[in-house]
Amino acid sequence: MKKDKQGCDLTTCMLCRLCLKEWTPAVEAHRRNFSLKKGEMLFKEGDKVTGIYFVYAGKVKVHKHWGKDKELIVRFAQKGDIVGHRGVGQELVYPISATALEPVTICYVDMAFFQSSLQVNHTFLYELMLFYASELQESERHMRNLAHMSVKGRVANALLLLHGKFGFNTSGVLNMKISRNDLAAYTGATYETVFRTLSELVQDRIITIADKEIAIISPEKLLRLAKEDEGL
Amino acid sequence: MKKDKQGCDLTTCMLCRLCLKEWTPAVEAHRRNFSLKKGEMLFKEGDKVTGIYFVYAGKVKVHKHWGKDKELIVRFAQKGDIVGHRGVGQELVYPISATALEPVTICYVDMAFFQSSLQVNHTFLYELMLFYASELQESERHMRNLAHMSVKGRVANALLLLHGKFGFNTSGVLNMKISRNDLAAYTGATYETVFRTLSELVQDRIITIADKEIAIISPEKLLRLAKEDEGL
DNA sequence: GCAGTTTCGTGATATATATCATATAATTAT
DNA sequence: ATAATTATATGATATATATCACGAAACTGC
Repeated sequence: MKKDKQGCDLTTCMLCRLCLKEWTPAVEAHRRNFSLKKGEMLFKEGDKVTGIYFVYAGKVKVHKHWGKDKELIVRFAQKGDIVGHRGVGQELVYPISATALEPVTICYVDMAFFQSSLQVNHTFLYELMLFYASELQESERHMRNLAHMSVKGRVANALLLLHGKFGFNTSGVLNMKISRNDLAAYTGATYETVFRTLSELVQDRIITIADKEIAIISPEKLLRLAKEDEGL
Repeated sequence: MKKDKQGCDLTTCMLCRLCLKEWTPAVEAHRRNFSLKKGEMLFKEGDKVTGIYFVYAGKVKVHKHWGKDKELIVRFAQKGDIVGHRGVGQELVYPISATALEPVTICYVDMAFFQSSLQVNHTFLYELMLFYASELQESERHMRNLAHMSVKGRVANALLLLHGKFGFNTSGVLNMKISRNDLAAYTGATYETVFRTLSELVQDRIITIADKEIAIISPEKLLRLAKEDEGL
């Protein structure tokens, strides 16, 4: 985690976008900018909560540990996304870890300043509340999928999510290079099972994999897979 | 769902507890009270969102459907708890259902009034945001457990949660009569598997079951089961 | 540039859990 | 009260998925 001399543009994250203009100088004075290399951790499950992070560039995974070497990825974050808000509240430690998936730059504000911003700006607080609400919905959908969906359906869902969240180029190549291991951690299955499932999808001409990049040929078929697995 | 003539005491739920005293008459004018019989639904996944519910008496399960006859229970609610807040936001339909587990009385306010209360009362909004944050944490812990824990560990966790949330009498009998089916829906396993797991726990003298009521003899052993299943 | 570590790829095997089947007891509805 | 539904109880069987095992390729640090 290296400190950046160059700061953010004060327009990217939620804190800045919703900021009262009188409050902007305060934000400018309090935000800290950092760079992380691929694989570096922003913070780790169990660390004392010190503040809130916003992704300014690059991609980050938010994950929960399991035993020594297993994990479950609960969310991916990219430019503009807030990270570490799960630490808000009376809890003193982060319930999750956050790790850079590629070179990342971060905006950070300490918790006291974040709290002040919430006190001073009703709209910001309201929007944050809505954001939590939608994350909760998302989390519970994901949870149901883990409980009742087959790995194939979960992989289909995961690919669709990446497709929607990070986008893709004209040939359908996902705008995100995700390792099989991370895909496994996101779907809550083992590496081997996910690998085999991906192979099936390739055989069925639903996706292609070249040079580790995944391309989605038929989002419709993926959607159908996911839907039929919902037993509806 | 039968309308009650007798209203609530205006002190039980979050809306009332955090209410500005000038706002209380408005709450009194807007809240509606209902009674439900066991098994009746407050609302169903996919219903149009109309307002927010508070449990005034009795217990409620909040659940997500799966296929035709499967479900996953995401939360239990009791006196004072808010229900339906998952409908807040731009979404127009509830992402979950809520069903009375026993005779229940409810306080209800329509969404417009709820929103006004949030606008008028910064503290209320802040507390609601914190509540969402803690629910999100809880949801993600539950999610990880579903992904990586054995059924035995999940049952142990579920029993501990019921133990903590609803309490127990001097002989350890849970202050909640939960059906095997609901326990299965909460742990994300089938009825049969949960049944067998409970039998094991009875054999190991960790719990007893008499007259469908579950008593926890050794919360410590349950905790140990849950912990060792975390692979730590 | 080479050693070391991580990711990738694939088969064989084990096992936890779901599914199916069926009987009885207990509620709930008529 | 009696029928009908729903919850309980248990065994037999099937299967999806994890686990183990191993080699190759591809990064990464020094």
